Amino acid sequence: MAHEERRLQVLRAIVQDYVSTNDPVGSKALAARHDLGVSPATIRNDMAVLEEEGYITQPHTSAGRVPTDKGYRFFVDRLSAIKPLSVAERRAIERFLDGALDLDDVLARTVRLLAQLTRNVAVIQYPTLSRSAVRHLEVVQLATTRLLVVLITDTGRVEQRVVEVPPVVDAPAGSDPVAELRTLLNAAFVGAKLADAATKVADLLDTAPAHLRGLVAAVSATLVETLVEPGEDRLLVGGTANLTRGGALDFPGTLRPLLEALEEQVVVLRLMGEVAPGAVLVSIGEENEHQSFTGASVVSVGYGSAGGTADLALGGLGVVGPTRMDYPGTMAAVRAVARYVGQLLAES
Amino acid sequence: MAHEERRLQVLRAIVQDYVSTNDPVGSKALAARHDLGVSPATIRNDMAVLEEEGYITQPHTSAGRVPTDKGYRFFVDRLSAIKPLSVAERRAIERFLDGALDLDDVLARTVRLLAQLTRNVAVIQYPTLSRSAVRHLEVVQLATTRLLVVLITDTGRVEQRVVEVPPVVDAPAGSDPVAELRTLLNAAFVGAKLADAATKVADLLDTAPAHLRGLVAAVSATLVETLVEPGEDRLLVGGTANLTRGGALDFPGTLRPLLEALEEQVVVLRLMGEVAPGAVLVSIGEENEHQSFTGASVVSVGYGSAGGTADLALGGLGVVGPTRMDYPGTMAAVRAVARYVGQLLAES
DNA sequence: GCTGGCACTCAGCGGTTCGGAGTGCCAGCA
DNA sequence: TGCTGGCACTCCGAACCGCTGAGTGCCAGC
Repeated sequence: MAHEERRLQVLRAIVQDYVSTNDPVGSKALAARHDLGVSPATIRNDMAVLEEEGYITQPHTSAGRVPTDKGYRFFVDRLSAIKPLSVAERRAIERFLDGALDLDDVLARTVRLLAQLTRNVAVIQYPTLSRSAVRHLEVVQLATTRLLVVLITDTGRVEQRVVEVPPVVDAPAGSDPVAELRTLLNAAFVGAKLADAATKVADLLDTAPAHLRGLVAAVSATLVETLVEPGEDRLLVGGTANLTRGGALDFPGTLRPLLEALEEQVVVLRLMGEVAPGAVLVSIGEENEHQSFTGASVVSVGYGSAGGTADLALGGLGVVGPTRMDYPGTMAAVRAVARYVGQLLAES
Repeated sequence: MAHEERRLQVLRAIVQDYVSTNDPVGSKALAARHDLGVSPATIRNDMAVLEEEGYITQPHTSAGRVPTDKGYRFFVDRLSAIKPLSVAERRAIERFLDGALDLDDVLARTVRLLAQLTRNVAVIQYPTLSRSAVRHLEVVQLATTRLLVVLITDTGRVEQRVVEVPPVVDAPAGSDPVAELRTLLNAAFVGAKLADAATKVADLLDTAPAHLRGLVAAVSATLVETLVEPGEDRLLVGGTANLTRGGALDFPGTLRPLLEALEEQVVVLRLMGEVAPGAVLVSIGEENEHQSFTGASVVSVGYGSAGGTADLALGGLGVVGPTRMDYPGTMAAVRAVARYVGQLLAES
């Protein structure tokens, strides 16, 4: 139906204008800026219908219209295409990320880059441990009953944990329990996915020499507990200063809860858990179940497919900003950066 | 002189009242809340002198007085004593920090604790590498010309770097260059302060077998470059949400530059470089040479004396807040937490 | 040298006015 | 049937006004 069609054009125009001007948009301004081929009066009728249906709303009588969360949702799903990045932006991505050797370095640069590109808060999750494989395990003795275990994954992530261990008894003379433990652990775990680690522990306990059982048990327990649990995932946050753009206009309450939530990480991590590579996920305003993110939108995507399985990401990255956000541009930036990061990590 | 004495009492009272109420304080209110034994009129005369001397100022005619940076400075230096923490606070510190095994864990908890105690932004520096000693070096091969070097210090800090190395030539058959390199590096560096590392490299290069020279050179270069330089120090920041306390009242410009600076880290790190254990350092408003910290104060102190030398800290920690800050309380909290962290690190 | 009294200043607050942007509705036209 | 111009209406926001109250500086007297 032709009417239907035009109404959606009107909705799209409203979203675009409101995002770029931050002022409620009226029928006259719309007619002037967009070639809709009809008069303001007609647009007003369409607006009345859109408001009826809940896509837009008026801050007060005799003001222009503002998109609702539902309006943004429709815009993102049906009215916009992810717009390709400019050449300059593509080049910026390469320039920014090339030359990073270290995983830490890659992630830190990524988060800065993304914050800069989108002028919002950027977040990136460390590659999930549970989907990584062990590359090496190192054991260093700190004290007689205290070991430092360092885990290095195939993604280049390095994690350390201190483990309290029982004292070694019955060690054969001249043996070096720590060195033996190291050999044992590496033999058992190197190359294995961390998700499978728990199942290997039982085997290992059976086959380990008696005098090492205590050590193996303590270390394995810590590894399984603290490294495989999703709660142990870490997040890097950058560009929080961008929250203050536009004064108190965006984020009507205050940005305090948002800052707290970003520091707490857990809310964002939960979101990141659902994310797949290639499929950009947008979560708008009230759709975020957590209160502190009401009023904010999150655009996220997975990066790096874990060994070719297309539906599992190594981790997620994304952008947090006001609902009044340039969705097509942000989605493009997020997707492009994720793709590039995925490549980088695949190389190393 | 008795007048002099009373004027300072007035200044102290002004600072205390202003900090607790956030309103410019007038002569009448002062006379009412503090037992100064003189009438408001007399206080007014004292205030006029204090204003003349630059310790206080009026936001506008016919408003109360507000301390200037100079006023706060005098207050901190001469009019206040660090006030002892309450029992509850002491207990909170212990409860919060006990049970942390890991260095990362200790620092993360500390920063949260300090932010909570002072209701401001807390920062803590990782133990400076240059003053730490090497506990262990681990080398893992990532690719034929790419090694991952993991450094573990006596403070429990773990740092990793990827090193591009030249291909090994002339290796004796059956030898394992990486293992040999590991042995060599550990023999040379373990127990040595990182600050002395540079001097050891030359020796090592001379004595190393010919086929390992290339590896040793590349790895040593990276170690010296990236680990000893002060720029490589890292900072943990927490409680940024506290910046929004008091709305836009504190931080008159906006808090954007402050957030940026905290993320950038370098400004804060420079401050932390000057810090000694035990001696709480307060930097007030305009005293901070960096623009973004004008309007903010930093209270910092060193933690952990590096092996008994009283004037060198392992690192610094501190609090960033508005100039309108409870200095005695903050100084007490900062000092107490630093002391506790120092103890914790000394144990491990 | 302190004090009470007094005239003065000025931010903040509530009330009022006014212009402009935007709306909804309606009658007329294709 | 659907679009359009016209019109009356609403209401926010800026500007203006006067008032009040807190606070000051100054001065004469104790």
